[in-house]
Amino acid sequence: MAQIKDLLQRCFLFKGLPEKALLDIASIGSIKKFKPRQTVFLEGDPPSGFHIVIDGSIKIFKLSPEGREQILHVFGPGEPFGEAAVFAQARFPANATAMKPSRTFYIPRDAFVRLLNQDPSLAMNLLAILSKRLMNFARMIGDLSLKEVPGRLATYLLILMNRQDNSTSVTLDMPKTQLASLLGTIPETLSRIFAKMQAEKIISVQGPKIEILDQDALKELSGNIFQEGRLEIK
Amino acid sequence: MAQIKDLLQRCFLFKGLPEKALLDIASIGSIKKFKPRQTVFLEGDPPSGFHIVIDGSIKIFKLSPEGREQILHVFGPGEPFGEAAVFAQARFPANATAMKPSRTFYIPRDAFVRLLNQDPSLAMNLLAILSKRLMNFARMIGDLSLKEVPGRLATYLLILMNRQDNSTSVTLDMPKTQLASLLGTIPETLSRIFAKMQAEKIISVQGPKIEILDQDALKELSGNIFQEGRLEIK
DNA sequence: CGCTGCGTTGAGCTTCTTCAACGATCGTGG
DNA sequence: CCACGATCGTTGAAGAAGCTCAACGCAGCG
Repeated sequence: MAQIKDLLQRCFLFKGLPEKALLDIASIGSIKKFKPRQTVFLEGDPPSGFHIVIDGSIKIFKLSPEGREQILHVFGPGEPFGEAAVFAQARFPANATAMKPSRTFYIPRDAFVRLLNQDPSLAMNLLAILSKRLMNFARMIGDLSLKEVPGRLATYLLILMNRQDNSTSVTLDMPKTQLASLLGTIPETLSRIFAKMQAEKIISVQGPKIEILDQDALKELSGNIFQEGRLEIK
Repeated sequence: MAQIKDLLQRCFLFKGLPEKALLDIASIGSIKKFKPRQTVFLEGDPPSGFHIVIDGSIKIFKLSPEGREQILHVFGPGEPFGEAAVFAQARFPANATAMKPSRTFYIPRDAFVRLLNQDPSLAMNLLAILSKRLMNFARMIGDLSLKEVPGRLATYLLILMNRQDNSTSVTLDMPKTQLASLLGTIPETLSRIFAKMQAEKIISVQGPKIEILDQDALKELSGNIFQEGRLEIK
C-alpha cells in the first residue's frame, strides 16, 4: 500500500495532492498485470475506470476493417490512459494492448470522480494532461495529412533525439513494425525509407540504433518545426 | 453586460455556474469581431487567453510548408477554442481564422485560471469538453490513416445527416473547398469522388445540397461505425 | 465590366500499398 | 539440444489512390 502511494506520488497526475488523498486512491484501485499483446480494453467498450501505467508500455490504436493498425499513442510508466473516455462519458474510441509485460494501476470511475470533486488540483493536473495530449493529436493530424512518410519519420527521429538527451545516436523505443503503425504507414514502406535515408547519408541504421548524420536534412524533411525554437512536444 | 451573461449561460462550458460567476466572467472578457478570412491567431503564437464563439464560425487548421491546409476543427456559436493551449502552457499548435463574419468573446488567461480555482464545476465542464475533443481527434487520426477519401466523405455525410435531424437531404455547412481540407484532401479529388458517388447512385448532388439515396452504401464505405452493433475485429 | 473565389474535368506523375518471397532471430516444446 | 513456428525486417514488382498542373465555366460583387 505504501509502495503504491510512492508510485502515485511520482505521477504528474497526482502532483500536489495531500498524502491522505494518495492513500485514499491507493486503497481504491488495484494492480493489473498484462502479458505482451494482451488486450487492456477494446474500442467500443464502456469505460468503468481508467489505468495508470506502472511499468511496461501500453499502446492505444485503431484498426481498419482490413486489419491495418494506426497507433495513436504509446504510454509508459506514470502515464494515465483511458481517462478521456471516462470524462466524455463515451465508449473507448480505440483499443489498448500491452506491448511488453506490463502492470497498471486501475482506478474505478466513480471513486475517481468523487476524488476529483474534493481535490481541485487533481482537476487542474488532468486539464494539463488532456491539453497536452490534444496538442499532440493536433500535430499528428497535421503530420498524417500534410507530410509524406519521410517527413513523419524525420519528425519522429528529432523528437526521439530530443527525448534521448539530444545525442546524435538514438535507439528506437519499439520494433520497426510498430513504428510504421505509429507513423501511419506499413513496415515495407518504412523499411524502404530507412534504406533511402541511409543511402543519402542522413542517418545510419544498425538494428534499432540510429546514428543521425545530417541533422539539418532531418529538420528540412520534417518541415522546419524545430527550426525556430518553438519546440514543445510532449 | 446582461446580454453577455445570457450568452455565457447558454454555453456548455459554464453550465451550473452561479449567476455571480457569470457576471464576473462577463466583466472580465471582451467582444472581438472578425471579418471572413481574418486570422484570430497563428500557429506558434503564445496564448494570452482563449475565445468563445458568439456567432459565425472559426476554423482551426494547420498548413504545410507548401501551403496545403488541414482543418482540425470548425467551431460554431457557444463553443470555446484555444483553451487547450492555455492549460498546456504551450503555444498555439495551429492557426485560427474566421470563415464568416464572426464575433468571439475573449477571456484572458489569468482571469480565467482564477475562476477555475474557485469553481469546481467549471473545471469539470472543461474536462468533459477536452475529452470529447480528444475522442474526436482520435477518430480523425484513424480516418485519415485507415480510410480512403470516399470512406471519409461517407463518414462525414453520415455525421451531417445525424446532425441535421436525420433527414436524407443534407446541406453542406461549408464550401466544398473547405470540406476537402477538413477531410484531408484537395478540392479536385473531392469533386471527383462526389461525381463518382453520384454516378453510383449513392447520393445526388446539387450545389451544397446532398440527397442521400443509398444510406447502406455510405455505411459500408464508412466502415460500419454507424451499424447498430459495433465493429467486430479479430 | 473585370476580378476573385469556387467548382469541375483531364492528363500525367508520384507516393504508397499490395502481394510475394526470403533471411534472421528467438523462444519453446518435443 | 534441435527443430519448428512466430515475429521481424527487407526487397522486388505491379498496381492503385491521390496529387500536381492546367484549363475552363460560373457566380457574386465591387
